[in-house]
Amino acid sequence: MSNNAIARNYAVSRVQSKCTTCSLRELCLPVGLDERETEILGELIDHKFRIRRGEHLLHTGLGFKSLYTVRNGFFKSYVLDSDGCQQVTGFYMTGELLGLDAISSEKHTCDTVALEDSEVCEVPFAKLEEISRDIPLLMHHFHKIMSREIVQDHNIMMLLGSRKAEERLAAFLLNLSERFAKRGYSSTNFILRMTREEIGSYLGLKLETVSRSLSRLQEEGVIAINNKHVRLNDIQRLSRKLYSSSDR
Amino acid sequence: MSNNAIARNYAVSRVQSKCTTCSLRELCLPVGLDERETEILGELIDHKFRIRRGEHLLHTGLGFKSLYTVRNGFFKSYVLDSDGCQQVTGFYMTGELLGLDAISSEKHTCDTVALEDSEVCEVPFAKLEEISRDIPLLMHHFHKIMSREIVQDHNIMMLLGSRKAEERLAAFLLNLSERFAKRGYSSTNFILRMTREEIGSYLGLKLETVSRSLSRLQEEGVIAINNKHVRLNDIQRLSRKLYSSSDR
DNA sequence: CGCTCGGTTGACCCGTTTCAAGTAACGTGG
DNA sequence: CCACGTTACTTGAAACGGGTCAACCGAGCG
Repeated sequence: MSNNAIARNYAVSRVQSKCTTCSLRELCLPVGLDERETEILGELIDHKFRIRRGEHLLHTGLGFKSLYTVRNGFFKSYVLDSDGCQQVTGFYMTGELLGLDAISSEKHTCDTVALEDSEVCEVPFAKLEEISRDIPLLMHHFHKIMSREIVQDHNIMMLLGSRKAEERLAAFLLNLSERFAKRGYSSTNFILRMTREEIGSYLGLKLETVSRSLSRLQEEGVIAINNKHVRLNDIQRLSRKLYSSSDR
Repeated sequence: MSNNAIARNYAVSRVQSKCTTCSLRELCLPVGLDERETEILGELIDHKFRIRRGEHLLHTGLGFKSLYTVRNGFFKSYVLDSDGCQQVTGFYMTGELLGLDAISSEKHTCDTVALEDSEVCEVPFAKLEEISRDIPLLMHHFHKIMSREIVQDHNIMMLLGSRKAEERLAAFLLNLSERFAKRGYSSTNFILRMTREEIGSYLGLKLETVSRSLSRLQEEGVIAINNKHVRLNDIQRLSRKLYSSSDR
């Protein structure tokens, strides 16, 4: 099994590599790879980091070497513009890939901070490109991941550009819901790891507006919200919130 | 020169491939490639399309086969959401790559339409991935292009999320200015290919607000605008517009 | 136990949207 | 080439959504 060209080139170790046993295989980079390919990928992920809540994983301006996959936990990325105004560009959960923005300039363009105690796997980018030459599926999947990021950003642009506060919140909650569901958590009952201010920053709203919109959704009975804990009572009705705006 | 492994594999034709003589080499996909590599890339770009102003190059939902590079002309991409509201997601000019959003789902997620008579080169994506296995520089450059798209989207998100109308316009004009400059056109004197409505859609504003903001910038003497023709009189002052907002 | 930080709610204000009217540019067909 | 209709653009006045400021509450942490 290890007796083939690829295995020789990459000197697959006998110790079980981390990826092969990782429960995230199907969410993360190794999607669709076979055992051997996964093992090769696992070889390259040499470091696993533990990041405590509030600590930074990445800083703007930092030289780019690696991508990071969230092994567990929760992150936010944000950009600080010239006058110190912070804008959250994304929230990242288990299996998602951090640092894609840095490939173009070879410097990170966001700060990334853990919103709860978390672990990440470091993926040295040069090595990733190298082995993806031999594992076309990996290369293709990586392209899909980057493309997905672009699509997601377009969706956010859509929200920011033409949706009212309540619609943005609805979209935000539904997006979280889906992502939790995909990870085997409840799609209707979850904890918001971020503050109202961070939600607002992501959605282009002030924290007071976030608070008010959530309150209104609760009054309407569509959601129940208690501090950080949310329950989606009526996903149907929540979804309908998205379809009711003016043109722009 | 054609007598090597790569050339044999890809049967480089003797006819000069389009990329090698293309003036866009350094803006487009072949950045940094040597003659032979460029020729191989050129081999794969088998079709060149002419798109008339107002015609669509891509439709949402269309199956994904190829990327397209703008050879000359000007495009906009937009998404139509559920209730028919149109949001422009980007403007594309010479040398820029269209269709990256479609890689993830294998369907196009935007409509793309020419804002003036244009030409594009079709880049079959499967072939691009294939040859990028043999041309690591091409693969890497492609990753940079995707990453750049992500960074750009983050910048737009920033604008949409926390900037006032006039600041958005200033950022928009400066961005166009830079891109024109990079293509050898005047950075202070150019034609807006898009309507006020399209600018507004891109920037999350109504066309009237775009018009008013442009008028104000003109009153201040920072720009001169006459219909579609813009002149940036004071880039310094225009840049300073970006640094003066509240937090969010 | 008290302090701090995050969250909620109210009142007021401001910027952008909306609605409307009028003008300028453009493309088409005669 | 001109006349026409259409589309794009500008500008004003009024309405409204979200921002701002401020007070208060509640949870979590040291």
